[in-house]
Amino acid sequence: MKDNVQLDGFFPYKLAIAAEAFSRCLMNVYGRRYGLSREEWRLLFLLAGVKEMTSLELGQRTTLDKVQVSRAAQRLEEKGLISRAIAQSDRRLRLYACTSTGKALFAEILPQVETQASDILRAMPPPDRAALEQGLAALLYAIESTQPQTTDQPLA
Amino acid sequence: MKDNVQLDGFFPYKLAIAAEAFSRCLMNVYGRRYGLSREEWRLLFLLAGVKEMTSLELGQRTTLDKVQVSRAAQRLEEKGLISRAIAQSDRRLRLYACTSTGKALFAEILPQVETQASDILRAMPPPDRAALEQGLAALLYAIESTQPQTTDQPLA
DNA sequence: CCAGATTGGTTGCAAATGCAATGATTCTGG
DNA sequence: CCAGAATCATTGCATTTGCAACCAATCTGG
Repeated sequence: MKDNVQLDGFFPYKLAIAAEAFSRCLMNVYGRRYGLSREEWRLLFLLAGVKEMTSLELGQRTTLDKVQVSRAAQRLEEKGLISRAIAQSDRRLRLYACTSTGKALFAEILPQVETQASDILRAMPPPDRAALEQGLAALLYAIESTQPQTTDQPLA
Repeated sequence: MKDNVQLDGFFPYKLAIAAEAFSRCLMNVYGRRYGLSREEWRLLFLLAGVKEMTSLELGQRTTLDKVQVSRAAQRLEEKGLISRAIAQSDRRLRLYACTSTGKALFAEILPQVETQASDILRAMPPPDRAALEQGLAALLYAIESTQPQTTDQPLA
């Protein structure tokens, strides 16, 4: 019998596990405590720091396809956190902007998320942390250059 | 206004993006071509290399909660890839095992997944790859030691 | 030995998701 | 300038998911 390629040591598995676990920790703050989904949080994150952003750009920068963007934005709008308008330059596109309510909420949540994240990262020896940053950047680049990159399903 | 913590540079974001993109590439082979979900694939992966495994251990090693394990196992059983039995030692537990059909399918899929994965990894400079391995291991350890670890939602 | 607490698995239901189809707007070639 | 192709967003529908309730088996203290 072919030797058991231990799942524990299988790279893709470790990556997925780490990312899921990390994500879950963060979701505990913006999700469990503020009722935002991961997609909503990402959109809010992007929109909070800018006056406005087009739906297309939004999708490209979140690895979310257009349906996900559309629906997450719809929910954020219902909650009064962002506004949605038709872009005058190209009326197929939507122009999203963070409302003051949204910015306020974001300003309230972000520090807590950062705290949670750095609680974990500070538990790592600095060299390991640097290695992770470096390796992650290289991985992102490798995926980008290796994979065909379909029109939807953007990468980053 | 507080400086815009660029999402692109935000560590949790990079981790999530990379993991999602990587996972999607792999899912293209076991998912799109063989109709397995991520959870089914993981269970099959674990079970293929061992005679049998209890539901509890299965859950602990997959970051899947009991509902996910139960449902994924149910689907795998319907497909004839694994068998499910009540554990005689503790009749609350289930004892899963990979059928020969399941092992054959796994043997067919695994090389393809490995190829896809190494296509990406080989595109990385070896030092970066090593850094990623190292950083990832440290991250997993940091999460494990930092986070409370609820009874369900196991980590690894 | 028994009643209540615990642990593990499944199920029901509401919400979320993926995918294909649709509608609206813009672009292209002739 | 116009007809067909292309691009975006949205919607409908079937499937999946998450959460809580539930059932079954085991454990605990008295």
